[in-house]
Amino acid sequence: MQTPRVRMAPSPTGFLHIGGVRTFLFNWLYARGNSGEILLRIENTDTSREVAEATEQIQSSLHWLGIDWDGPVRFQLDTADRARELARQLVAEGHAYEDEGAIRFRQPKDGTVSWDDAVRGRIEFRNDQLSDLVIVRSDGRPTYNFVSPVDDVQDGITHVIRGEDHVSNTPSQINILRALDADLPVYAHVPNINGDDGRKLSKRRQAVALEDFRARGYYAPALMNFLALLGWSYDDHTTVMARHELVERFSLERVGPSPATLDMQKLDWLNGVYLRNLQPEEYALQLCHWLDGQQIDWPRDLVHATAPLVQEKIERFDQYPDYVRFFFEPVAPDGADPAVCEAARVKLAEVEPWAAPSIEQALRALADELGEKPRVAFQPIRLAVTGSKISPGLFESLELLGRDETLGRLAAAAQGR
RNA sequence: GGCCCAUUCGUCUAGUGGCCUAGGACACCGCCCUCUCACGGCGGCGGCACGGGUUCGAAUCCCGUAUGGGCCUCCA
Repeated sequence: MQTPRVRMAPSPTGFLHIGGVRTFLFNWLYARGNSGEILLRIENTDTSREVAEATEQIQSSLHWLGIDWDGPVRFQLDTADRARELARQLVAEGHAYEDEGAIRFRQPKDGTVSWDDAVRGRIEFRNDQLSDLVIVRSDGRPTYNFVSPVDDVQDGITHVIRGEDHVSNTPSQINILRALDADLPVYAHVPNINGDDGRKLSKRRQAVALEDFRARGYYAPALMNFLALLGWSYDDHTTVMARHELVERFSLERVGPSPATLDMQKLDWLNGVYLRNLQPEEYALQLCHWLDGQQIDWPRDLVHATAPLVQEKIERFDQYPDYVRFFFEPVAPDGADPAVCEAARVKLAEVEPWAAPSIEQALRALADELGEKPRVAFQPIRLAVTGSKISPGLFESLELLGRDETLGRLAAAAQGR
């Protein structure tokens, strides 16, 4: 078997769409899992729609997710001359003709064109239903439906793995390739991804750009794992798979034909699984990377210190700031029982050493003395110190906050301030 | 409208004629654990779109209907 070679072919018209990313991921998994090669080819045939920064953005997004490619980035426009030449050849051979300055491909008049799609099985079209499509515009620029198959041949692409919206283009591209006397690649049309409202993903209704997911604090390996499971499965029960496991296990045969819906709750859950499994140092590091990206400049040593307190609590990095804000900024202890706060202040003033175990011991003793359940007695303290009814572990939080700051906040709450 | 495609719990899916009384995961609900939240443990709810065939036997094969989607650009 020849070495598989695939390509990712985004058009530089904006930021990377999550659906496109999933398609690229399948390409990447296929290439990496089969000792193949994968190219990144920017489909910039339509210069009028090109967005200046898109090419850079696409590359950095892909890198962030953990998808790489072989060789330099290619541009479809670079092969325009070659495409024009082939178009002229087709005209000379009668496979194409001029029409108002453009060149149209002449479809076969009868018979059918079909292929065995690697994910959908056999698909067949009647040639008489295919229209003669423009392959070179009147201004001389070749069109996508012509350059794409031509480039695929030129680049030695063996497997064209792309979105199902290309199914209808495929018969024409096959006919063009046949007219050019070229070998056909294997086609694999992967299903679309819908939004969690069951409809087509819409920029208006949900996150669609890969960068949106990054900004929301998803961890790249978790997102990759999640995306891989949209339309593909390994077996009937395996969900959490590391990058190398996905690479080893992926196969086109197990890609399903029906469209999938993005389930953000499941993504959140999976992301939480990944975050909790991280080594503490790595967790803190990733957290800092996210904060960097968000331009939140809280002191990194404090961030590192707070990281272990939230690792089990949050499932996305964007939940971090609100969770630990009290470490970095003053709080407003609304509604904290003054009497309990004062008692706690007195009790904690004597704790030695100032560490979670002894703090816990003191506060449990305090609850006893107050004749309250710990859950009841601790709430005012939590409120006074963290400003919230929900917080990381109380004792660890107090330890990290320090005795002075803790006593100060309790005193303020005790005085109803 | 024409052509092509899809259809298993709310969601992602397992399932390729008998192993299916349809399995797992997320979500949801209940209980347990517990300093809040979360994690974790246990249990529960819930599905083969519909109608015809084929077959001893169908979620699995065929036909039709319905629903959803894609394409029908000198867009990609």
